[in-house]
Amino acid sequence: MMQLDDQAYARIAKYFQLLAEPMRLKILNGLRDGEKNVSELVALSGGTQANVSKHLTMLSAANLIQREARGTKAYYSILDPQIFDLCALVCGQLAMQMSTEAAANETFISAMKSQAN
Amino acid sequence: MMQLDDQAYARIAKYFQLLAEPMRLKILNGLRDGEKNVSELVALSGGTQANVSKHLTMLSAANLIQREARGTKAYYSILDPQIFDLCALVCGQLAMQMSTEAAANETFISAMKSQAN
DNA sequence: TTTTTATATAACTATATACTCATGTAATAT
DNA sequence: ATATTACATGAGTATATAGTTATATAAAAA
Repeated sequence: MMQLDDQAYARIAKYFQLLAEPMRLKILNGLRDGEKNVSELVALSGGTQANVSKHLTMLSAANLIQREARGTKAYYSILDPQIFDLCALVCGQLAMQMSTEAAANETFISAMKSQAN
Repeated sequence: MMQLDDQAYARIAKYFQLLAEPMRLKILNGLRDGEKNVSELVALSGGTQANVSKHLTMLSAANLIQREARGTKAYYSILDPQIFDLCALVCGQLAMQMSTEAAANETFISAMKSQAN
């Protein structure tokens, strides 16, 4: 078992914390196919300008995304596409859980049906 | 860009949330090499019994770990080892960030040194 | 049966954080 | 110069969550 000190756990936890928010996930997913400015992300996410801007500042401070000001606009882009691998893993995990649940439900349902006969 | 509905983002976020806590990461890491009972995890993590127990209940409810009662003891074990892939990815990411910072510091330091000449 | 051991949980507190509203700031347009 | 557009940020609020303390529960031991 790998030994990690408390500071390491804290750092890893903080990283996961960034991904533990629906709006931030939405924003990151919005940046998947390339840079977008704040207005575009606001439209895409359905959030308010202030809130989206805050999340962008957070993600930027953590170096998950990059900011580039052009004129009055600010364009953000993904810094390390590996975050999508993380999300893919979680999605796969959840998909598996859901299909397991679905299978359990099917079993349950057919059990109910046979009871009804 | 993959389209996800709000519920999907919420589920993914909740999953990351489970990993966004140092004590839970410690517990999961403690279970890496096989099942352990609560007392062992309490000793290993340095947390209180009540707190460790709560985290175990959470992880168990989310199907990240599995509980098996034996006598008066409760043994927990990892359900899907893929979580460690997630952690490994994050660790890699952070390691890279830190080395980048270290490199930046070196650049900064040598710049300072050359200034001093 | 009573006590002890191992674990779970309820009640409470403190802290973090997501959100909104209002306002600040900086670049462009008029 | 003034107005407008695009974005960032401070203040305040509401909610979620980690932690503690005390207690409940259940199996095993005495």
